Amino acid sequence: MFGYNTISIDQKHRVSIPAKYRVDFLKTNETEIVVTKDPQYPSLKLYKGSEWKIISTKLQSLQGLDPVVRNLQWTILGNASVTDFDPNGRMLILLPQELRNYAQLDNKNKISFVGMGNKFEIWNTDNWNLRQTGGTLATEILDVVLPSSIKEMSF
Amino acid sequence: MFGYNTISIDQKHRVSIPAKYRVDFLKTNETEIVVTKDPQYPSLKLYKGSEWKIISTKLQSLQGLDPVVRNLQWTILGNASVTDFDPNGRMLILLPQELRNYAQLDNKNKISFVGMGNKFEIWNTDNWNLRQTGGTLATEILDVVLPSSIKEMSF
DNA sequence: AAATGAGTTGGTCTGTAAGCCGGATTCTGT
DNA sequence: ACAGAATCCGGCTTACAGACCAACTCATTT
Repeated sequence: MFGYNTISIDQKHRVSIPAKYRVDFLKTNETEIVVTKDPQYPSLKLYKGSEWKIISTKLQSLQGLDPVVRNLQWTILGNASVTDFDPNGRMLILLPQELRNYAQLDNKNKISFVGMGNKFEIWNTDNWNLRQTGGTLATEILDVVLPSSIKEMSF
Repeated sequence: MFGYNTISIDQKHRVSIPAKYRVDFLKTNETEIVVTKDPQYPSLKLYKGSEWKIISTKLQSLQGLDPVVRNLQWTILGNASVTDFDPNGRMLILLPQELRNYAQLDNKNKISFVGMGNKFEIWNTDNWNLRQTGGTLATEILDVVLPSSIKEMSF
């Protein structure tokens, strides 16, 4: 599913996934959704359960003594938050503190939800233009240092 | 199981494993958990009993003439602390002094618990934040010195 | 304008983390 | 060797976060 939406976080830090995406999830018999950090930008990534299985398995299989690899594993695996779908169709997910910090979502009540096919992103609306301009310094460094085995992977 | 949690150590140096991870352990019929030093960073690693069997076997099989290898064996095997699960479901593990020292957990009451799938890590929260923002020189050096037979192993 | 469906908020309730307390065991000093 | 002290360990209790349930409001469509 594609598209840009503005959705809201309530005081309990809950976010409800827009209905049109939900339909897409149900079509493919997904039962869970996973939220984690985007390693490149101050934003969050949402994966369908099935997508997540692939990605996390790949990442775990990478050998862990390389500091760059470990860093990636920490960021992506170490911050993942798995949520099952609401039985009555609704889809409310709770964003953990650490993730809210990372994506700078605190003290906000409106955030950006971006559909990218299999993957979805959650942004602080103010940061969204980072995507356009090229991101943080960390991104550039990461890009240079990253082993090609990882560069080829899709997050 | 994945995710980042802040948990507390009590005055008796006990740590209780968050429930969602516990569930995961029970699902795979694990009966014990092993805590040991992380050879690279001032932090601790938790393994499921089954995972630990594999890792320790691998490590023992390495020939001990290389001083780097012996060092690794000492750090990982020599400090392992095995704990059985609480029969009534609770999962309180006691962190031995040596391990607390190593991970710089004394005089702290909050620590970081990081789930990485099969493995789990325990960090002094202050150090964890450092890891996120950058690396230490020691890590890079370790990476150069390490024989490739070890680099290929995953801890 | 009414009805249906989606988004949002609020309340309740359960499971759990963490503190507390008391008994046991080890350690120390005389 | 014995008594007192200090540390260790298990059970119990409680405050609170998160899951669940439900209602209300807003929007959209016919």
